Amino acid sequence: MADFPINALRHSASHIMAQAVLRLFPKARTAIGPAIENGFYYDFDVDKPFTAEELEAIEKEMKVIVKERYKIESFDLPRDEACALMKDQPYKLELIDELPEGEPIHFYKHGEFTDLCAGPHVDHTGRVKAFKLLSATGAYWRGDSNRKMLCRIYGTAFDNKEELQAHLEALEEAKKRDHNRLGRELEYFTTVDYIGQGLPILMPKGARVIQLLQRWVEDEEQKRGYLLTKTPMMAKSDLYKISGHWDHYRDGMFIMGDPDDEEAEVFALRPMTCPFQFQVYLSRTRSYRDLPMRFNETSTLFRNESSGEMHGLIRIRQFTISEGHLACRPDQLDKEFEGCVNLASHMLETVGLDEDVSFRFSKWDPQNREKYIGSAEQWEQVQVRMKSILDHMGIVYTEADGEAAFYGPKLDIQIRNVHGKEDTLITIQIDFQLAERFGMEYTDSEGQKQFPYVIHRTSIGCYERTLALLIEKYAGALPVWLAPTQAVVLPITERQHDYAQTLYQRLVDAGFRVELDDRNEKIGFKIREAQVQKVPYMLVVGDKEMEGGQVAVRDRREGDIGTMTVDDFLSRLAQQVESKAK
RNA sequence: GCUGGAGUAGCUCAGCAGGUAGAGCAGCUGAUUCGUAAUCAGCAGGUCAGGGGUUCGAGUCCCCUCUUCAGCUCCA
Repeated sequence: MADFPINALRHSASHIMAQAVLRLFPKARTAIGPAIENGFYYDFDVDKPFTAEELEAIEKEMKVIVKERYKIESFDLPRDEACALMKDQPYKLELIDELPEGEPIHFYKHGEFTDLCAGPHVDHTGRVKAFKLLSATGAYWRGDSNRKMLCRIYGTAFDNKEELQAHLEALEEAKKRDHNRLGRELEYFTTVDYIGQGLPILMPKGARVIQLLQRWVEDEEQKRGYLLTKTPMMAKSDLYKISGHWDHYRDGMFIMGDPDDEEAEVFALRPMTCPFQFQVYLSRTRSYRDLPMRFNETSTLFRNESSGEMHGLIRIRQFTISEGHLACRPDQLDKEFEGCVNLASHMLETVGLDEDVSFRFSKWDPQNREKYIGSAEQWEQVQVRMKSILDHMGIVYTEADGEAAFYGPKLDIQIRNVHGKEDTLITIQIDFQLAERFGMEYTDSEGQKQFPYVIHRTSIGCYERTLALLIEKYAGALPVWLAPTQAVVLPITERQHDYAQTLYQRLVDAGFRVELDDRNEKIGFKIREAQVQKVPYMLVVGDKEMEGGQVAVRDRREGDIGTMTVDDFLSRLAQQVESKAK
């Protein structure tokens, strides 16, 4: 039996799905249907979106087509014949129209179904044995929100039933790690409908973890020469007019006051810290000797994301980031940029997310000039500079056009959530324009005024998002140094309650986050609850332990690890916290 | 913002031919004092997301709003 790449199999599955849809819905118009990571989809233009029952019917029809074992054949046509063949398929005609002149146009055919397609495919429909349709959703034609919304069906296909089954089970497992579910269950955060979308309530556990992260990040930044600032959360529109936000980011801001009333004072909540933190630089004249200057701030920002975008703690309207801005001379740019990357890497390694990220070099889009400030020459120049820094550091990255900030290119550190959706966790940006806009200058060694480069960067990114990803990474069981509760004291009977209380107090006095469960429940019941709550250590105390001044220590992951003196346990805990062990 | 699901007790869910709401877990009270994943009994808990409408009567049908989930678009 011939071997086919999994993409060919999935692509063929998508064609078989289109064939089944056309059998059941002859009026449907087909758009595009590629293989994607872990599966495939096909977009259709139909009168009504597919229901769950219709999806089942389509899947059933697909099985019929698989059984019929149609040969999958390719052929080429000249443009006029291709158009004639696809005359009832307007989306295909649009695609044909965009293909380069003079080259043959490829088609694939099986049974009564023919599709415009570059391939590759498997040799016959009987190969597609293990597949499943997953969902039906809306998707814009050509990904353009101004164009028609089509109906997209997602599915997946594998070489065999076992792999398919394993994949479907993995999807179920992933759902259990979802921070949006676990984070609420474990009481890290909640939301309230009359507060509004994207405005989560961080509960004691969530707030504690974020506090721990913030203290650590601020201390680490201090060690690396950063100067902490605290700047206002809102400003008059005048500030944003200087920065360019008023023209380039107004839709994303929460504005207070009527912008159309010339007399009224108009304020806006800050969507970024840059124009505020720049004022520190601007407060006096600066010399080349002052540079580099590194400012950091634990900064709460407000962005008016559109209503469909919010997701748990990952995409919200008010959030707090480890924001920072560095002003430096051109000759310092490489070193400062590297310093930012190294700091971010250190943060990721320490929390254990370093294996899960990828780097993206986000560039401007020369075709979309109104999104950006500055000239094409400036953009090209700074992008070349940034690329050389990245290459020199040996960073492996992908390039993305049109993902730059409006003032400069970015190195984005991307991470995927448990559902595979990618978001930016950390960003390091080179800005060659805002200094000039704000009149940030320094006097160089020749006595000339110069504008510094500004690096905008985060070190661990947005705390809420980081918390979400940590919950997913560790399935709620955070490392000891970050765990909101590090140990729970479990007396077996009432006889040990006084001892348990003393033990609890000793741990609290030593600076640890401890709980005492002195309910008169069975020890097995109490251990189970602590397991569910993902507490790293359970300290069981019965008569034996009380008499010996000891604790029986149970590790959440490893089970019983022995009876030890309280001092031994304290030093064990201290060592783990100190080393930030995972 | 768009398309489609969903919203019943703190949580997971049942109730759907329209006839005034039910289970398990959690909570509380009492009993139990127990050695590693669920001790027993009792009690309490809901303007069925909010508002409007149809009806003698609405959790159930219709409309609007809010929230939430998946996907698309967006993410400076």
